[in-house]
Amino acid sequence: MSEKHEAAEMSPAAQEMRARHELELEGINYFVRFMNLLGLPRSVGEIYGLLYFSKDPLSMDEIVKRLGMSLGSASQGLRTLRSFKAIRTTYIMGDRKDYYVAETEFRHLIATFIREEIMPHLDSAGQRIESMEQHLQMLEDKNEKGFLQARINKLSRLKKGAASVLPTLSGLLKL
Amino acid sequence: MSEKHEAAEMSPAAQEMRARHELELEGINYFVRFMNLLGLPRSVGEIYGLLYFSKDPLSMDEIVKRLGMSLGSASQGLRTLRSFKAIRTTYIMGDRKDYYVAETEFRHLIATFIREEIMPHLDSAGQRIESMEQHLQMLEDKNEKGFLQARINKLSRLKKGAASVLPTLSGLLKL
DNA sequence: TTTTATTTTCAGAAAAACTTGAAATAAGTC
DNA sequence: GACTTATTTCAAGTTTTTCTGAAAATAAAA
Repeated sequence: MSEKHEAAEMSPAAQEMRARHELELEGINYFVRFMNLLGLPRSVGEIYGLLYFSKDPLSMDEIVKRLGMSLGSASQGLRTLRSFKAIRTTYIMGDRKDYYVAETEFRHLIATFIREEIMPHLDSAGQRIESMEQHLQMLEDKNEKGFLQARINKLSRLKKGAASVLPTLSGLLKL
Repeated sequence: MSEKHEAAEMSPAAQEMRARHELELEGINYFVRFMNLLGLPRSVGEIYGLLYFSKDPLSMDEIVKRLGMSLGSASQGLRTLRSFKAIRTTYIMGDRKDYYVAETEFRHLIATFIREEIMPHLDSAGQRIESMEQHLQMLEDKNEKGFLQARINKLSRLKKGAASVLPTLSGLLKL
């Protein structure tokens, strides 16, 4: 069994390089999991993690090289991150590549996520509730109708509650 | 083009039956989407939706029949819903089947989801942050170190903020 | 104990999500 | 305009998730 990973056998410089690498891996891993919680693919988490811990703006081909990912994934992942305003583009004079930096204010990121991803669901939920109430009017049996009306009302309250709490949420997270 | 779906050509009884069916479909669809938002499979949403709009407790084989789903999916889906306390079992005398009813207090459901699904992620996030700080100590360059420390601190604040806001959330939703 | 009814498990099938890479498009230079 | 470089698109391939159904396990009744 090779011992080359034992710290004691490495030069200080090698140890430092190794620590830097481990730190980057942990950091990327952190965001892979975070984005996963939001239902976003691994590649998106990797890109954001890399940018979050990078002092300098990175171009797409640097991202591809450092993460060993395809151009297609990188392009698609950067598009997703832009749409959430999780990254920004910086222009570097005399270079025609686009360079990206992470937007580190999570509040914005979360607010955008709620606005663009959750709210549309709540809107269509509202429509579906209305449609249910329409159908409900067709029913004759008072007993059945009352039961279903109560359940639909409960759904409607859930929807209204979510619609009022969620926008508050990003405000609460004053980080 | 067939006109048999035009309301004007149906008897009142047929119209009512149709309305009941449409209502059930909309209701199930509602929960399929809701559960999907929580990252749960379609079958789980279907089962919960069916139970939510059913006045009577349903057995597994009724669920299988009415949703046209396999026994395996139903068994697995019911297990998932039980683990979230989204459904309860009722005993019916002289019948050895288990019967299920929906737990309609969403507050419980959401509280359980946060406790069982989100909090463990926050715990492992905390561990990962500690590990990053360990690695950080190995770095020499003050400038680099400062930059990374600031980023890690920001992550740490996000994690702490989430850990305090999330449990509050289910309380806010007094539905 | 044996039989019968019910539920769970799990290997394989099917479906969905994600990634790849090459071709098409767009943008910048000469 | 022609050439070069950067980015996007998308069909095909890969991986992951979900579903199926029959067999195994469990539980109740006879």
